[in-house]
Amino acid sequence: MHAYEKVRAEMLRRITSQVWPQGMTLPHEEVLADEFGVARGTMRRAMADLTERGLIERKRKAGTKVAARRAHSSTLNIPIVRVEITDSGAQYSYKLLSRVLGGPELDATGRFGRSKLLHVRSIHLADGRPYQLEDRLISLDAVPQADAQDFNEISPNEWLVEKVPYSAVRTILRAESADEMQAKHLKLGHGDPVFVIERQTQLDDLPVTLVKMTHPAASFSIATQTSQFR
Amino acid sequence: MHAYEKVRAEMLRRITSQVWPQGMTLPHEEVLADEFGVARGTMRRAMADLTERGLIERKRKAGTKVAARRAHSSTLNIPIVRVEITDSGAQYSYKLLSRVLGGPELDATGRFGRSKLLHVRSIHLADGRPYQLEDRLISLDAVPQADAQDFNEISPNEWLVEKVPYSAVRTILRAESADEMQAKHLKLGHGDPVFVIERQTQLDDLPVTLVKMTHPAASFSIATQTSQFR
DNA sequence: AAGTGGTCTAGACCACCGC
DNA sequence: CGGTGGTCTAGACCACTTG
Repeated sequence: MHAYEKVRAEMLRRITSQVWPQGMTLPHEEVLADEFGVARGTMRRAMADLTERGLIERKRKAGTKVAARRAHSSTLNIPIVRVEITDSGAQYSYKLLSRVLGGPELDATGRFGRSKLLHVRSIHLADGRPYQLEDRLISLDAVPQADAQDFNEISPNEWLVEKVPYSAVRTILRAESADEMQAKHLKLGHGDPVFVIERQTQLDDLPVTLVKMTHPAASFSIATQTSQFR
Repeated sequence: MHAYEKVRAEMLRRITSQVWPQGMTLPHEEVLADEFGVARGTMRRAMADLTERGLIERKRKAGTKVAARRAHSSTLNIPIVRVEITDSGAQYSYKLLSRVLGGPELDATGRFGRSKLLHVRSIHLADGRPYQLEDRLISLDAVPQADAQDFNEISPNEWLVEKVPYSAVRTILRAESADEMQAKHLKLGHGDPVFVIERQTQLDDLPVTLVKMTHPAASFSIATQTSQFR
């Protein structure tokens, strides 16, 4: 165990055991570095980790305080759907439903400006059962190569993640009841609950793709695990 | 803009523009530090950021490679429900539904061992409309003080987040259709979709609390925004 | 204005792990 | 074994922010 890990662990202990209660101002970096017998740089490394996890808050001149807990945060990981399925041990398959070149009329949200769009709908199956319905708009301004891709063999999800760089991602998670089309392709009853992930990807303010991924609620959930520095 | 930010930005540019394509092995730290005219430590700071975001992968002896994109990851932030509501500009209110001291029969999952449990059900409202149904088990082994708290004025959510330390959190997100009790308290029709967040908190292998938070799907979603280093 | 955290450097040494 | 990334130090200087 490295020095910064020992320091971090001891600081964490003092915080969770409330030896350092919420809101308390900690001694200065240098004082603590001295107490733990490490260099200031090592001390800072430990404190940087704690800052990142939201356990302490640091401000110049004001000092370092034990943070007030106001939220739980964790890392959400959404893998390529093929990987997600094969990792679970199931057989992956994919089917293209439609591929339509379109104009602004598809752009319900207006987020793509005047770009020509490719509208691709497809379905991902696990052991032959519907797993995810993928409904995607691709900006041909941002991704002209998509025009030459028929998406019969490779899904837009996988193709884009591998080929196209992005600089920002916005993700929305929500529950819905299946509309007629969703119900049909996911083999659900009309009105059954579905879990929807919507994601918009940008490359420097240029919208790249907008995707709506719909899962049957009964067989889908997302888990995150946060353990404090193991 | 600091030196490490400039270096990081330039490296990011080379990766997204595929000057450094996926899978490529980068020059050594020292060589790059030299090229960018910074100390090795500064170079490492930039590369550490890129590693953390999953853009490069580093291994001793093997070197540094541009990572293959296999997932989108982002940070999920779940605030205290009161804060969530007031931040949206709505009026927050809270009502305790039931508070039952119980034994193992409540422990459907067996995750709490033989601990005595407190079972608290409550509802959080935004502008008088049902926002979240909170159904919670609290381990009195881990949190004996909960026995003395009646939860009439303060919700278990807020009380626990503020008072009780934890070391690990497991979160599950999913969609469901409302059962009878959920529908009644959330003023939904039977079978309407709901968004469920389930969270279990531990303090060093000792289970602290297990909570199921249920939201009407129509008025709830979770958003995350990841921009690559602004 | 001054105290605090933040950045940067130059260099030594460590430890994992692929060749 | 040796090359790579990883840790640690000691010290200088910077810049934000609040009392």
